[in-house]
Amino acid sequence: MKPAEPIKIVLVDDHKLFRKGLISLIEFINPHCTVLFEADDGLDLQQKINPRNLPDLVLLDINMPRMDGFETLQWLTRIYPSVKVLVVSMVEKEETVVRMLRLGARGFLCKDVEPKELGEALISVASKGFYYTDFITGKLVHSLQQPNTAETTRSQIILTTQETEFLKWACSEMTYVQIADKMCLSPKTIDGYRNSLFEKLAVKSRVGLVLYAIRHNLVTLA
Amino acid sequence: MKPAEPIKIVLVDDHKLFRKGLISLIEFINPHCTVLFEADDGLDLQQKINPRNLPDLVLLDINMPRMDGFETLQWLTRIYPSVKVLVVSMVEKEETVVRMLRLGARGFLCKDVEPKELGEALISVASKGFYYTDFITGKLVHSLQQPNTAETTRSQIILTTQETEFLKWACSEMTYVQIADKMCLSPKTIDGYRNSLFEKLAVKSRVGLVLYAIRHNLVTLA
DNA sequence: CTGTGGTAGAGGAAAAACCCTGAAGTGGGG
DNA sequence: CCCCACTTCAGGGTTTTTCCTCTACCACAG
Repeated sequence: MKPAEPIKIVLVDDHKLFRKGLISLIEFINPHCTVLFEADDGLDLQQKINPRNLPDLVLLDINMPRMDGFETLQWLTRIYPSVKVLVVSMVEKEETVVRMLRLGARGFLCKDVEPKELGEALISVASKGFYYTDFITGKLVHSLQQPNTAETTRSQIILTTQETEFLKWACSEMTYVQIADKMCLSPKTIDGYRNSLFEKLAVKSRVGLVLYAIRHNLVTLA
Repeated sequence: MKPAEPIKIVLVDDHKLFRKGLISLIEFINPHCTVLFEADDGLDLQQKINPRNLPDLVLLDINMPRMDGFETLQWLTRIYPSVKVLVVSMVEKEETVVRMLRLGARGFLCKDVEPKELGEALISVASKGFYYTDFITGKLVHSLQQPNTAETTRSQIILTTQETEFLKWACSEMTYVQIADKMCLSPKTIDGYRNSLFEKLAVKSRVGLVLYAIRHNLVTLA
């Protein structure tokens, strides 16, 4: 690294207190860094980013209102490919990690890592352009070895309009007969949709349907 | 305040990076504070807390594994009533805020407040013993004006250990017979818990149980 | 024109979920 | 000591869910 040029950083996270804390932490563990600005989410970043003073590094959260980490990363790599992105998130699902890496993330940090690791990641991304830990490579290797799980499997799963419609009703206390009534269909047809979903989603019961729908945000829980 | 005695603080949050950031921030905005220790969750706090060197103030998160903010606050107010608790959480649902205040929280901060407000809250709780913003009083007043919603209704609902245990298993694809097996009980006993829960939670089917459990964060969806 | 896939549905059977009533033991509070 | 709440469980019933095979129509691609 060249001590003459500080690492220019931008923070994107919807929790102000976390951002401020992170800034304070970064300045403490690595005074060589300078924070250009902060953003609440992807949209805010798009407005604040200055093409004539681009950051070296963006610390990006995933769960954000309006424009989330996935969209933001896609936009960044398309518009400003030179900007390196280090994902900082509390989720550590394999699927999420792998997806972010595919979209061009230079590293992935969980929100409960040691500050020391954050410092190392900053330096690594700024100098070498990436920061891949065993945690990340582990997830990657595993996802390559098991191309049948979530990521790959789910990309194949395509539900028809009727199936989706039924799935929503299934996440209620209605019986299948009542659902059939609501959808103006024979209970036997509902029977067919259910079996079709059981196979597609690899579940074995109605509870499985409900859990799947909720996990994949196919229904909105009030 | 007495400048001679620093405010002794303990942080309870499952995200290390957030904790470290918060510490760094606190030390910056108020050097008068000293952080005794940090804990990952309520259980960790129980182990680390020292009765001969109690903190003045605990900054407590709500969503935590193992032992969450509600349980932790209950335990703290029962065992160490002198310790003041300031809740720092990202949720800002009225029900949650009101519930924490009822359990004895001295204030409630959302994770996206300004650091300035954090500083004010620290001082206010340490000196006056509380920190109630318009945000909080607003929620309180509203909950008093509408005592018919969740809070009141749910405050009556008390589940036994077994019922809670069963409820968690019910949120899976296991049949009741399999659950009975897991819990080392007769299927008939499970039958009883189910009926008891149906009545307590005002639901009519297993799907209703699942929806209730998820809506009220009684189970953790992976 | 034939195969594939979505839609819609029937009959029948087995399994699971649901709903009663009743009851025995345990442990704490009045 | 009695009542109450929690836990445990049984018998015996109905309803719902689940599973299986099989038919039929329509549209669209090869």
